[in-house]
Amino acid sequence: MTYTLTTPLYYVNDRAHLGSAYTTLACDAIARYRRLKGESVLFITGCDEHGQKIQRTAEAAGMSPQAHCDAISADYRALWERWQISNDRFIRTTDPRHQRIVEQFFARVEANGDITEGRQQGWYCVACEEFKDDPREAQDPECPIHRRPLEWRDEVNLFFRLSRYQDQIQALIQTPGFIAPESRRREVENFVAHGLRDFSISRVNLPWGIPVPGHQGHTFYVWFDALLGYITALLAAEDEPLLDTALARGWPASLHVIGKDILRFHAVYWPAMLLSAGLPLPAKVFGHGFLTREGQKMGKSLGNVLDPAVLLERCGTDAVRWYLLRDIPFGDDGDFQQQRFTDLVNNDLANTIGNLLNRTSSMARRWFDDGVPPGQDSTRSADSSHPLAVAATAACRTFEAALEQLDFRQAAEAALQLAIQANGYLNEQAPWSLMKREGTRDQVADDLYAVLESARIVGLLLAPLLPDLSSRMLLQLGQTPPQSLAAAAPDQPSPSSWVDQLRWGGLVPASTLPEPVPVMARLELTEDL
RNA sequence: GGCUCGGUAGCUCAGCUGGUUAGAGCGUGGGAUUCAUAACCCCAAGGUCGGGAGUUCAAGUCUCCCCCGAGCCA
Repeated sequence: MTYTLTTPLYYVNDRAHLGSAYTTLACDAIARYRRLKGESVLFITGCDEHGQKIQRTAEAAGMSPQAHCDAISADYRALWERWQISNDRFIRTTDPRHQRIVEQFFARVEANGDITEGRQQGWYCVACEEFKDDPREAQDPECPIHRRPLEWRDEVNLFFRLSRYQDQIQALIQTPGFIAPESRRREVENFVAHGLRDFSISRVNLPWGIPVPGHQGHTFYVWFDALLGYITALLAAEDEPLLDTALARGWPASLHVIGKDILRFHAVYWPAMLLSAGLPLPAKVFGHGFLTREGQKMGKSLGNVLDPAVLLERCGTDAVRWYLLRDIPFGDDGDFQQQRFTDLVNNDLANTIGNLLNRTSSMARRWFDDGVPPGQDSTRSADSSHPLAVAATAACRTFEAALEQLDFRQAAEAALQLAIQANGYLNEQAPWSLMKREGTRDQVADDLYAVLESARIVGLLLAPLLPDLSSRMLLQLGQTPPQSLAAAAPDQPSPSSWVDQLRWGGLVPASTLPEPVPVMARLELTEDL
């Protein structure tokens, strides 16, 4: 059973912003975690490239829509690569294979009697790509979101008979766990309770879209086409673009991670489309919150957008991942504050975790021949009752339970807590004092072994959240990172799985410890990002 | 305008079905220490729990009204 998870397919109207990076990083952590647990994972991201808005943006830039999409989607792809995102697929809705999938899907929906023709008359916002039901006044109505004039449309469109699925959708959103976080469910419930209305799935006179088969002049409405991208993305490189082939690769999705603003599309329209085509439904839709910056909405007009590429370049992947995952409750809105960002990164990663490894490794090397000290058998055994062994076991348990709930904060906190406990233990035992006395060498060996072991486990726990720092820590301990690269062969079970490695006692006494180099540099940001 | 979620120490947040002196981390101040990345460890100050009214022996925790923020629907 494959664990399929998706980011939204990002709209290529503009370049990637921090919000997309946030979503993608979170998904990456989930994907890495599930792979480490030994599950087969299909992590999907990509770009949504059709629609009038794209067409106009491209025109305004003096480009063809295709050239525009090529450029922006290449940006996305490159950005995720630099962020070390471990996605298995990158789908573009302009991929010719996507058209084939959409056609087949549409055929099923149409065969099921869910496509009707209807006249759509009203004010349209191109930025929203939506009809606005009831603009206040007829004179120069504008979109309340975009503050742009609405355009009058009067066209015959194809409609999807959403209304037929009222009961099924209502039941679906009652299913515990389908909409997450729980607090978002009510909003969707109310929307559905007002009665689902059929919605148009085609546009006329819009060349930049996928033609609707058998309906001259119609192209698919962007959302209809975009959502299906999740299915096209399932196709492996060598697969024929057949719907059934794609589905067999990993449908239904286990998780769609999206921003809270597009919950309705994913929790209502999308499941209804799938029901109509007779396909199974995704297990969970998670709507996370938005990021502000220093308390303000980020936007071009305010000139305060935080470019994820710049952020990465200046601060590194570990720092940003840590801040976003550790400090912002996944699901709630969050605020990016530079001071807090550097404080947290320096405190948690450099001072607490990095320095723990550095000081311990340094002592071990000095007094135990550049290697892991020979702790006593009882200290090294997997069922050791050493206080740090107990703490480590508890940390692992909390960590896993938290990630199962997509609670990155709690997971990060669990790893951090172990490092804090190890630092505290070190200060209590004060091996540097013990070493000045006679006959304490065994005690010191035990103490250092236990602290090094704790550091190893912290490093392992961080693997899904901060893959880079994790490997640096493990290398510093003379260990091999659990999976050296994201795309490890899925069918090949690694000799020692992550879960096995998490057991206490993995460090081999007398094995060599490399010369310690700080694994995490402090951030010294002299100017604003 | 309607709906949903949130408003708890300077900052980010915990506070389950109402019940002793409202908690944690960061930041700030002080102490201790030297193995370490001016790091680690310990201690302290800091809150009329957005505002108002009500229910109750008892409310951050329930009810109503208002204010602020975010999202959805208009």
